[in-house]
Amino acid sequence: MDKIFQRLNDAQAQAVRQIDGPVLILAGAGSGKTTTIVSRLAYLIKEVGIPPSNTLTLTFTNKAAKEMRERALGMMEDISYPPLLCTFHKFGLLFLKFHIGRLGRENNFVVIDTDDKKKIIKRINSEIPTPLIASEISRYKNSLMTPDEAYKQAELFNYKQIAEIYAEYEKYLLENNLVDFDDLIALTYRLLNEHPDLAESISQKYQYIMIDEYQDTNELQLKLVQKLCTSHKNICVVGDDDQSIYGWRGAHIRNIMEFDQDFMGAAVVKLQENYRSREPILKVANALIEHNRSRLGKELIPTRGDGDEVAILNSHDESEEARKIALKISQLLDAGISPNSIAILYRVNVLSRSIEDGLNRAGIAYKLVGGLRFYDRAEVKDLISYLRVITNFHDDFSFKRIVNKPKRGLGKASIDKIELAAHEKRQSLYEYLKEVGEDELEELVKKKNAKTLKEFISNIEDVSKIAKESTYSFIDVLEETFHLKDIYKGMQDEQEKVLNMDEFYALFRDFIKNTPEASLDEFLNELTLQSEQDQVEGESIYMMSIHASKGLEFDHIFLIGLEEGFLPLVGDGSDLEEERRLGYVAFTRAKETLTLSHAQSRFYKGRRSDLQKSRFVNEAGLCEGSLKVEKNTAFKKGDLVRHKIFGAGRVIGVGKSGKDFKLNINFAGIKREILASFVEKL
DNA sequence: TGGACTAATGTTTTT
DNA sequence: CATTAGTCCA
Repeated sequence: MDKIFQRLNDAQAQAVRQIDGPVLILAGAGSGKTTTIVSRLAYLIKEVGIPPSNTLTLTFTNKAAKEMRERALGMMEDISYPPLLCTFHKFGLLFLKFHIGRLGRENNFVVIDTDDKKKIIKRINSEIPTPLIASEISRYKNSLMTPDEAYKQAELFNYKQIAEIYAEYEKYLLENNLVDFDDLIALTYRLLNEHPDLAESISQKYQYIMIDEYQDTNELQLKLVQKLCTSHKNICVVGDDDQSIYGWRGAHIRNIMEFDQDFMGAAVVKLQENYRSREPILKVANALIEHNRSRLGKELIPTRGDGDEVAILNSHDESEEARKIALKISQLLDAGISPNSIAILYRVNVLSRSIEDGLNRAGIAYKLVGGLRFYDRAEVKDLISYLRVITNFHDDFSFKRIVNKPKRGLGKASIDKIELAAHEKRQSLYEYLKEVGEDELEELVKKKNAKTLKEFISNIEDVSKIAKESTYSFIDVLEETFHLKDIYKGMQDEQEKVLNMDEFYALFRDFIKNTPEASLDEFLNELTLQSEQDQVEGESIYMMSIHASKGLEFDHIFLIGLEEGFLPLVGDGSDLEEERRLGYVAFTRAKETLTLSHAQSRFYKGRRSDLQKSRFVNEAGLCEGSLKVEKNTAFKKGDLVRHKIFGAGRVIGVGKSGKDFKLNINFAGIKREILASFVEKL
């Protein structure tokens, strides 16, 4: 008991003890959110005696789930089986594996990723831009709209067309037994909604539910959560309205704002004590976020004591900015500070370029976070496509991706012909090619290509047999049979690609070793849900977007591009309050020092434009005057100062006016009262 | 089939 | 500027 509570402050302890009924834990940045969730879980299981299998904890990212799982298990070594702690999507996957039968579908479905989705759409439609359709379909699914309903409510012709594409897309998924990311949630909800007995039993099973990062949930996720709470109201959500930065992709900040209306009688616990940042950083963060109107209202209370003032760098352009930052970082590194305690943040990824130049020139190693993800790399996707074809002969997309990799002289023309023929026979490409006679095939394509195709199919057949017998050695056979590493032969980044392929092979072996009974398609579904591997800890500083920095912390933060147009970023659909929250998230990543940088001009989108310092700098209480006042023992009687209009003068008295100092100044015999922020010291 | 050239177009990103 | 998607010809 003591073990759980000895590390918690009063608010955290209250949040842990409050187990019955709806609870909203408003956890400020750096307030020990994860500790609280994990402690609450340990309390439920070890003290209250709730069986682990009756709890459910949902997160958004695998990384968060993993961290929590590890910490939770660390707090309860002696339990028989672990509590379910996973992402929303993983939960959906598990649920569908058990219950998708009620929708008349087989449970050997395959989860497709965004890339596959786009390819399917592209095949159906050629006029409307694929990304638009993809996001519209996602929107429809998240508002539980069927293609028919989407068609009915569409007013513009374009949207009627999109609804039709949506219908065909759904048909395709059904025919091939595929499921996209949105389906994992939407179908789960549908099942629970259409089958009250299911909702009843699942909510009986999961008596105590916790949701992390609740400010990032969307409308559908709220509905799903409500279904999970059919027979009880033991729902505890944890989040921070001030850190809601995913509105643009459907996160519904109102879910956290109006939690008490969705779940009547909710208890609210605010975690406001901050264990991360020095006082000046929190002061600035608090001042900034206070300018938002729609917020529940909370403040970060410092516990780590005073520290360096927040610094501002003002540069002429981006190259000067880069030089200044490189210099500052060199100084930190020279002082023996560890590189990976330093991060440079920006709102827009392109801003990293100039900084990269500066760092390269200064010989500072850096790591760019959030580039292309491991599983999104072409070479890894190629391997995955091979595996997919091997497990699922119906997967035409993967088939087309690999049929000419390595190059076998099979171009679009030949494949198109085969596709047409296969379609007529209502067969997948693979099935068609397997069953078609060689003579018939030679009528379609060149003799040489026919031979190549037949050989390709028989190779897949062989490898597939081996996959069923011995998963472990199969990956070597795959490489030997198809010479996959040759795909990138002669390319300039061949080495890197081969390295990634080897890493993938290693990952595969690892998976098989850990779960020998797992099948290939289980491996693939797991992969689709997996995001970036944990970054390898290296000896370099980090650079990333503000979005990518959420949830992380660094001793020293450099936030660049604090200019109107960049932060706040303006564009259509931009939301000033969300931009401000982004500023707040960026500020609160810093533990020891925070440096804000703005430039008077930047080269962007092929042109140089003049820029104004971001309003957020002033809102954070960092107008130039206030900086002086802060540091200021500076203004005292007898100091020489200069005023923009009145010119030089001498201070003859110092008084206080609000946050600023009121100076009595003698300008060439004329005495005036001037606020300190309007003069500079000579 | 695939390399080379041209035109358009620019947030933030997880599953 | 830099990336990407689409088009054209050897």
